[in-house]
Amino acid sequence: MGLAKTEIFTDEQNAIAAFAKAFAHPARVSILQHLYKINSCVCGDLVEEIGLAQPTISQHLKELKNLGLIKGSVEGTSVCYCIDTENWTAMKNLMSQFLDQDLTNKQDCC
Amino acid sequence: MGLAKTEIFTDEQNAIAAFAKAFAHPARVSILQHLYKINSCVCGDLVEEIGLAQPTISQHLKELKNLGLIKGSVEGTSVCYCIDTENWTAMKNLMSQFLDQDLTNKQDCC
DNA sequence: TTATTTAATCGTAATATTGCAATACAACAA
DNA sequence: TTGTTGTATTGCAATATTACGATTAAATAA
Repeated sequence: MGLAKTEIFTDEQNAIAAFAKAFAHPARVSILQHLYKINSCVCGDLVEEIGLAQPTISQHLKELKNLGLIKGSVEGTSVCYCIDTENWTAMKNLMSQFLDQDLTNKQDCC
Repeated sequence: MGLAKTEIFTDEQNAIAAFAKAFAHPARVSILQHLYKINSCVCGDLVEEIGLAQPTISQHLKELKNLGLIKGSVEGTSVCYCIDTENWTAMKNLMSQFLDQDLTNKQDCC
């Protein structure tokens, strides 16, 4: 069908999946890494930096903004984007909880 | 087009995206959480546990196995699955590196 | 051998994602 | 006003994903 049956899963499971989906495309990974590296707003140069067409980048930015991972503000003719640190930290805590499930007393049995 | 332009991104960016894609569906998150909780092989009861049809679960398991995050071994008529701890740790390190980019001297500027 | 049980695979329908050309919009400059 | 610049939106084509019924395959039981 193409549509996930979100109603049979917990809010946490759906939230983890939603954040993971944000990272499930290398262009969005690249955008986020660039925003980190620059450590400030990025105005416009993402298109040249990434190498995809402007509408494509704009679409990826929109998805990241809808999830709250980045913020954008208009600066004259251009728009500046940066990481939303508060939401990023919240996302990171959720993902870490999932990734760091205790492995100490776990052993492969297959 | 529906196909990601993986060739313009680094191996690391593509790897992060590939692992993230594994977590980008709540059913796979649920499967992995269950494998963790049980802390041993799981033979068969995933279908009742999750609430999706058997072919659907089988498909999700296949994706996780292809990525190396879980292992499966035949036990009589059934198949047992568990986390591949070695690969999981490697994946976790890669994802952590991405998620934990330094936020200390970063401040929202938008 | 013929069931039975369990999981994988096939085939297909519905929906989602990716990418971009064309266009629209918004802010500023002349 | 009319450009110009930078970004968002629209529309669409190509591909991917999700889900499951039907079937197949493999191991065991009778």
